[in-house]
Amino acid sequence: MNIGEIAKRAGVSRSTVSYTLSGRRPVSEDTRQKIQRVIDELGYQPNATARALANGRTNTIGLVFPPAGNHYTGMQLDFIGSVTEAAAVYDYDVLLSPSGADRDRSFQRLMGERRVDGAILMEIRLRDDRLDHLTAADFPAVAIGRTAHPAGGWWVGLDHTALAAACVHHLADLGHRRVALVNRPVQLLRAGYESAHRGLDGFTKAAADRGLTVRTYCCGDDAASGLACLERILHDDPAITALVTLNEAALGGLYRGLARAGRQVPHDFSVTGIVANRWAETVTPRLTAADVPAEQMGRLAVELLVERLDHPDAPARHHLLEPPISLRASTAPAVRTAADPTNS
Amino acid sequence: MNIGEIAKRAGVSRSTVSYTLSGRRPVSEDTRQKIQRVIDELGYQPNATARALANGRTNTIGLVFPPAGNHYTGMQLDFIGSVTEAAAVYDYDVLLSPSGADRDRSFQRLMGERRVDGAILMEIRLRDDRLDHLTAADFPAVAIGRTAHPAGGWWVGLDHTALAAACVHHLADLGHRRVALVNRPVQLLRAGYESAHRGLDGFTKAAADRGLTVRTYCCGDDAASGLACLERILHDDPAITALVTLNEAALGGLYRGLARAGRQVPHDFSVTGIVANRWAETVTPRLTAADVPAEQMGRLAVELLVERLDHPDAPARHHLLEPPISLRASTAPAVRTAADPTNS
DNA sequence: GGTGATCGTCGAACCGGTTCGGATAGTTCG
DNA sequence: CGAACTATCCGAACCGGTTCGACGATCACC
Repeated sequence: MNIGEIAKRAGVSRSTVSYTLSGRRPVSEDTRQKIQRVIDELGYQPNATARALANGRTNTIGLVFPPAGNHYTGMQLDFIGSVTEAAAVYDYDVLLSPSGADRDRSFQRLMGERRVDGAILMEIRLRDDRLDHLTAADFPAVAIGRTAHPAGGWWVGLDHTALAAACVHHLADLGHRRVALVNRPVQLLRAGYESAHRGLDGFTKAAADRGLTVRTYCCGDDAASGLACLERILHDDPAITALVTLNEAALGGLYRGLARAGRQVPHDFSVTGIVANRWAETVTPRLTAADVPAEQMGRLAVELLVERLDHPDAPARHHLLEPPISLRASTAPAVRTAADPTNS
Repeated sequence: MNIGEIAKRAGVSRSTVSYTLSGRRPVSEDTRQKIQRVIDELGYQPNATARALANGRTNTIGLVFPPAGNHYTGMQLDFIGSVTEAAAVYDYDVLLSPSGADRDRSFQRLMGERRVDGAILMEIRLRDDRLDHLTAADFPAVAIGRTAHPAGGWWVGLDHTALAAACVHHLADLGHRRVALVNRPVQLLRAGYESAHRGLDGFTKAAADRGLTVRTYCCGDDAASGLACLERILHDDPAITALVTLNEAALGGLYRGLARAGRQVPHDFSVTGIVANRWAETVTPRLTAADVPAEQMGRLAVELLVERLDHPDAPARHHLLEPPISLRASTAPAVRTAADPTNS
């Protein structure tokens, strides 16, 4: 049931059917109706693959996310959802990059075999060879995240430096003097993940500015690791009164560790960090945190990509977001305990 | 840079290049090397769209999930991840169905325009017209979930009836006599979502068997609704000592409501339900719950679909999973309070 | 009534692969 | 040395659309 079949039954040529469908050339009202009747009757729908081949565009965008670990974190999945919904608005489908062990394969698959018109990349690293490749090949792509040298690129990023600093200032304003940072897993930090690096930078600098005593930890992306990490924190320095987490997957474990150690949140221990709304709202007490506006970022990334696809010569654009800290219930003024002076 | 270009530079015909790539006909070692050199030199990769058109298969499967509400729940997103990873194993890409307002549009887009070879459907309803359409059209599809009459279909499902019943029995064994059910939102129940219906059935029947006093509630898919729902529960019957939740997104709110009401979990209130591992591990105390093995289900769905695609005449197969309840820390024997006899 | 513009439609080429039948050259055998 | 056979490769058709140039019919106009 192809366009030739429709043409035959309507007694016209294939091109006439095509023009009635696309409207790129005038067709008389009579033949239009005749053709439309046949189409409705047979329930004909043009083959997307053939159309893509002829047009040179697939109307599909690729969403590339190398598997950080074995499982997906909530944040990654939020991006997937928002990108998909935003793409639908512009009549694009979203193809998920198969996240096989070797990232090159899926990458080549999407780009090299021209399965997609453009790509959105997640989990950006400070030095990201994927982006280098794409830039070199002039392949339309937009990054969710930004490299060490983002100038001249297409991206939508979160100012992790400023957000982590804001968390530190928030805690310092509340009187906390000894603060821990719970970062993403050490493999990700080593691999150069931008959120881990910029978050660490912002935390460290702001803490230095405020004269805080800090310790930084890397922590696996799951609740059990969070629990272990918190035990290590309290073991290393029992006088610590607050923490900033960049790791939302560990959040539940951190809370559980605090409860197990007999520390009440926020009464005698404050917790904050950079955590998506959905997760921050779910824990008890609700987390005071800088939101990760995943929905907005996904939407903006799609808008940038569509603009780039529609106007291949458009100058590069980007969005750097710095959402405010949402004050909820997990931070409180530090209580001067006996432990602090004796331990410092 | 197409196959003709390669052929020209290698001094052979297009078909010879094609056969060297596919290996479907013997090619002499000399020409093979000659062609391969040109391919490596130019970094040629065959165009997937053209190949799909010629082959009649796109090597892509569609993942269809109508938007339950405005946002994605964790469970939906877990399925997406697991399906994608499993599909990659079989060399399939995954196309996310654009979840526009009218579900028919995205549906037609994927199936009618033959953008995908097959589909995996999520969020199944007891009477699901999408599945009816697909079955009628003999389109290869596998459902994650099962309809009211699943016989003869391709699906992988969770026995929500048995799981909810198991939760009830677990609570009854612990001595609880007054138990609440927190279900999915009322719109989903009305729409006939199978998990909501079967879970409710299993809960109700098991409670009747054990002679429990129960109340059932529908609850929005977010923490705030969970909080409100819990307040309603305690208001309606302060003597309730346990709840079963089918709604994992509300879990955090339920916990927060209990804390606010001064009920210690599990000491004077037990919580259990059907909740994915990842969420159950994240709350404090960790939730005793029937796991939703999203990873396994996604993998099984892909395996069934691939089998169906490879063997169009294979008899229908399915998997009905009934994972055990993971005993964690959120349930405990009921304490006979004074409230119970007075209020009953 | 002939000329030129306009409208509607057709045929053919093309997108970039795959696949089938046949042609050519080289080999084997009687 | 010719016939039969095999190993290789080529050319053309095809997948299902889109698009360009051209052609015939209709119409306005002088």
